Amino acid sequence: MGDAASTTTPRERYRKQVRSEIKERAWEQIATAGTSALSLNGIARLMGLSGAGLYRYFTSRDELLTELVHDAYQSLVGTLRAATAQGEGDLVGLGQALRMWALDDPQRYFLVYGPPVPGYRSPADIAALAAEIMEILVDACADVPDSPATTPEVPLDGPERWAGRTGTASAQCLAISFRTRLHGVLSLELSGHFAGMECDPALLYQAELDLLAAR
Amino acid sequence: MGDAASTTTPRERYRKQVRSEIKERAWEQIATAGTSALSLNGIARLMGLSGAGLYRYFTSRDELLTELVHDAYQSLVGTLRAATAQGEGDLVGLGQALRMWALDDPQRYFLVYGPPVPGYRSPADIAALAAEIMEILVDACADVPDSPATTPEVPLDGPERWAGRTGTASAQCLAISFRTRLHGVLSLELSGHFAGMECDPALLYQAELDLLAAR
DNA sequence: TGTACATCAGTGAACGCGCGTTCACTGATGTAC
DNA sequence: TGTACATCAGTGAACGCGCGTTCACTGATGTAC
Repeated sequence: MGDAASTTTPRERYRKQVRSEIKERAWEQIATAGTSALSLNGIARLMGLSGAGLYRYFTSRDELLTELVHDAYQSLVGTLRAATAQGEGDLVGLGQALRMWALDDPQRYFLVYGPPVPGYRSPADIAALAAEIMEILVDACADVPDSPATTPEVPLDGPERWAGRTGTASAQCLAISFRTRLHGVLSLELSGHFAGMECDPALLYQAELDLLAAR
Repeated sequence: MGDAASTTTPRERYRKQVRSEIKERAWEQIATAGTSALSLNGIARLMGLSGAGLYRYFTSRDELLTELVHDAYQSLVGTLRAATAQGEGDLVGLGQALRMWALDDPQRYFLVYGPPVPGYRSPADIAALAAEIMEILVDACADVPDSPATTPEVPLDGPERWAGRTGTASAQCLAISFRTRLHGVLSLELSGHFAGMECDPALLYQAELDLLAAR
């Protein structure tokens, strides 16, 4: 009825909707009590369902977790792409987008860049998404002129260096420093390790970012 | 019998010994499956005791965890102090000691600098130990001449700046960068996020460290 | 339009498991006279 | 040195809880004729 060329049946639509509500509740659990608190029974309770009912939508807790990790990566890729599309694709713009994304949901950030979830082995396609993020960074780094050594120049070993990826060695080094330096500030901030100090992590983050962009 | 001035009774000695074995097993659990896998029943099983028996030594799981966190901090303080005592108390020496300490037991590192343990509130004396670590770093930073701006200069807010601590603002800034930059490399390394890349985290770590020490 | 059938969302009970914690107890170790 | 008593390490059973997961089922929604 007006929905031209819509091949999705009502049942399919309903399924997608419930699946996404399950994931929403899952993110709430993770945000509240960490990834180890992810529980199918808990989600079911939040949704007013019986625990067994969730197995119509996810075959196991592990499958749900896998999908959450996947979504987290895709969300970050999308965020960085959106920044690029809006002309904010330079290092500073990407750095700010990364910080916003991390503050928006700290546990989601840690799912991507934090300590490994115990007992969880991420599937192969996650590596591709991780590489995609790195590519975006390397591209942005290519536009930064390299001048004084304020950033590490580390010899990349391996035959084709970066597993055959694009970008000069210098751009790759800068991209890696981007990740490690900003992660250093960000993860300590998200973990509350700046609490006692008279140091504003936002300023420190921006300062590190400016140093990277000026190289 | 030869143990002059030993006021510890055999029972006290035995208690200390069992307590420390409990903690050893606890560290094994944490190293194997993360902090959330810490379990009194599990430890008892490893030691061939009944679960209830452990309550002679720790009144709750939380008390055990608190002590582990405390020990982790003290271990790091001790490591940095030992480096200083051996004439390795400059920034490079402290950085290398920190890395060794972290690689020696990654989960112990994350207990100190990682994401907060869900549902756990660290007691007050932990803040003092954290401050002690910072003091050691600031002291080492005082010996570094400040020259070109390869390191962030962030205005420290707060009345007496660093809550009345010693050290110039510049040294404090450098100490913070020490923590964040090295943590960036180290935590990503420990989490396995360098796995896919042709980049040796040890070299990157050393390069960052050299930049900090040369400032 | 109405009837017969297939699909499928969700239920409720059950399984085995491990957890933290309490409690009344046994038996060995240490102390006082 | 020997006996009477107190201390205390460790046991075993039990409590209530929540977890992931399976299974036979009910009842509503969709499809075919």
